Amino acid sequence: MSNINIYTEKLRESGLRPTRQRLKICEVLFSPEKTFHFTINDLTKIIENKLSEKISLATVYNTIHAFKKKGYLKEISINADKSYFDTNVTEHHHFFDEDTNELIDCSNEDIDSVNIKRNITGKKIKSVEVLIKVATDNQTQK
Amino acid sequence: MSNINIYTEKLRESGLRPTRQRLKICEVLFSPEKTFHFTINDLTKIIENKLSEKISLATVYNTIHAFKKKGYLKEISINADKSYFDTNVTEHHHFFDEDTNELIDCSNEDIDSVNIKRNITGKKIKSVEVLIKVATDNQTQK
DNA sequence: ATTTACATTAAAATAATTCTAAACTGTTGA
DNA sequence: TCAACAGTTTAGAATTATTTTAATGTAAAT
Repeated sequence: MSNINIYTEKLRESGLRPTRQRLKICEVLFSPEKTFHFTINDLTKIIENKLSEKISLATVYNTIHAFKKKGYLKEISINADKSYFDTNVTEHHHFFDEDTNELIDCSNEDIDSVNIKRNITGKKIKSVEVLIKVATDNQTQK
Repeated sequence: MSNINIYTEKLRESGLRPTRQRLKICEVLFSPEKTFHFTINDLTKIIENKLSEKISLATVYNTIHAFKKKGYLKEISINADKSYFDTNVTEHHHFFDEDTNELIDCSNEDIDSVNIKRNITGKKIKSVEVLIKVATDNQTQK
């Protein structure tokens, strides 16, 4: 895992100490080829299963929030009960499958850019995100 | 408050018993001219202040969820920490002011309809909602 | 009026997240 | 190299939001 050097560098650049725990979490989050979505719960389980080492829950929370603040992760709110994080930090839209609770990224080609004809005085648009909820035909809307 | 008869009727129609507590909550939520957004916390405070009667917190939760299930309220997720409910149950978009944590409804004229060029096999689109986060210019994005 | 099923309630339970304070560890610079 | 500092980790306690429980109350059906 020569990635460790890269992560060490990245963390240092952003003023975060490259600790053992943070490097492990980087491995889990940023080594996979594809970006993905996870909950803190998911992540904790992945860590418990894949790593020999145990990381305390408080540290997982701290780290995830530190990474979010630095812009390495994005938080996505779909429903009240679950908070998802996304390793894809570019501005993009989502499908949410209500049957499976699965979150699916939209590529830019999937949706035409949204045309907003109103603006809020004194405010600047920081982000525009579309959430498309889908379900099997017979399903009732949540 | 002749509205009470209307609420009584509506509740009965939807298979909900028109109890004293539910009617009070209806008054608070559905009498105002304009639709509005609230958190459970907000609502509890409004009830405590405006009503002579105290309604237990569990009942407020029960009632709000019952109303949501019946389609009289909509839940809106903006960020993990706060869960908002909306008395406007039509499909519509929102501005979210990151400075004030205020949620602002978009009318249909404010945004052109979103053009989705992809679909998920076997799934039907249940809703399409846009969330536009705004803040004062110098503000960093959340 | 009685019964029955649904509602309300306070209090306890649960779940998610944050705080605390002590122990630990990168990093800096002597 | 090593001491010292500041930032980090940790277990467990605390907090907050929400749900459950079980007893009591009440609307509606008989």
